[in-house]
Amino acid sequence: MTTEEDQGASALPACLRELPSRLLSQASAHATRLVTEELGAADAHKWHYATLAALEEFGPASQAALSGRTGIHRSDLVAVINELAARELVERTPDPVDRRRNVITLTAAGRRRLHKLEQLLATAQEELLSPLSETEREQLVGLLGRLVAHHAHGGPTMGADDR
Amino acid sequence: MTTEEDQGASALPACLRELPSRLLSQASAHATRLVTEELGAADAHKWHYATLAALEEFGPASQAALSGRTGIHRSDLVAVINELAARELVERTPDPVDRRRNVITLTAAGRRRLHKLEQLLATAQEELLSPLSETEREQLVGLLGRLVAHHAHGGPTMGADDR
DNA sequence: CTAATCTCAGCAGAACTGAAATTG
DNA sequence: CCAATTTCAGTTTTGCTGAGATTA
Repeated sequence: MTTEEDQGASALPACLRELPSRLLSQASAHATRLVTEELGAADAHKWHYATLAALEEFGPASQAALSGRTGIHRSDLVAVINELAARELVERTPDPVDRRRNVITLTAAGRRRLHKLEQLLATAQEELLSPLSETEREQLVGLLGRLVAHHAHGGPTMGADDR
Repeated sequence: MTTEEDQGASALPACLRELPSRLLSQASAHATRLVTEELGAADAHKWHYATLAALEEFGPASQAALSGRTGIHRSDLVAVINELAARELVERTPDPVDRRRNVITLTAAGRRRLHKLEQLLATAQEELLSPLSETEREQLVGLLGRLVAHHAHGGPTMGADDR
């Protein structure tokens, strides 16, 4: 009675397994899972990292600017800043120059936290790329970078949407 | 000052742009968009293709078997089969051997439809990979294939997490 | 009685929309 | 009056869970 319920990626038809778009999708899913697991173990998620990283690289910024720099939707950023501020990893203060804005500033604890998350992310990347040699990793990153760059700014159809 | 959403990928911090996991994520998002657009123009989506392709490659099957072969959740497959059956691209008949099951069969129209969708998908892959040479495409597919193969054998209860 | 199959109703989370409140 | 910013409430989409009905 037991049907071939044994599962596994190899159960998929060849035409599905070999489609580049599907390979990308699956590889991306694994990457997301690894990153989410690593960060989750430290009670963080990718948006925490993105926000802290943008603050370290560009300095204090309004939420609108952060939204543009991280790709996090203006609406969801509110919750992210709430969480970071609750742990005193960032400070949210009204902008004296334009009082519609908040200025978000990285604290010392936030910078330490960022470095911790960078470490966890590096672990996830290492796990993700573990089957590849150093040369192959560079190849992959190069090829992906070209794909993303090509489609990021006005592809064949139109564009300017990247998310 | 800025328009609401002017973010190109280049607005992102370097640490985010260069992360392999993020590159995968973005490349995958572009791939998904291209595929969805192509198939959407023909009023189809990826599950339709996956189902028709699995039926052509493995022949008639129960919904449970199809679910295993396509990665479509048993619950969502019901709706997919409904849609395909409504257009007479597949036939759903009770299995005379085990009456708990339905046997799903590809019709002649379904096979024609599959070939149409294959064509649209090929177009999407071509757009997706357009910045790469033939050799580079093979490299990319090879590298992605190894990543996916490596991570497909380890997760707990794995299997249906990909698409 | 237990297990597999199909089906449906609803949940969970992630990204987005719309609008109110405030300020420029 | 119009535009930008922050915030919140609610919608949409997507994959999944749980349970009921049927049959083995």
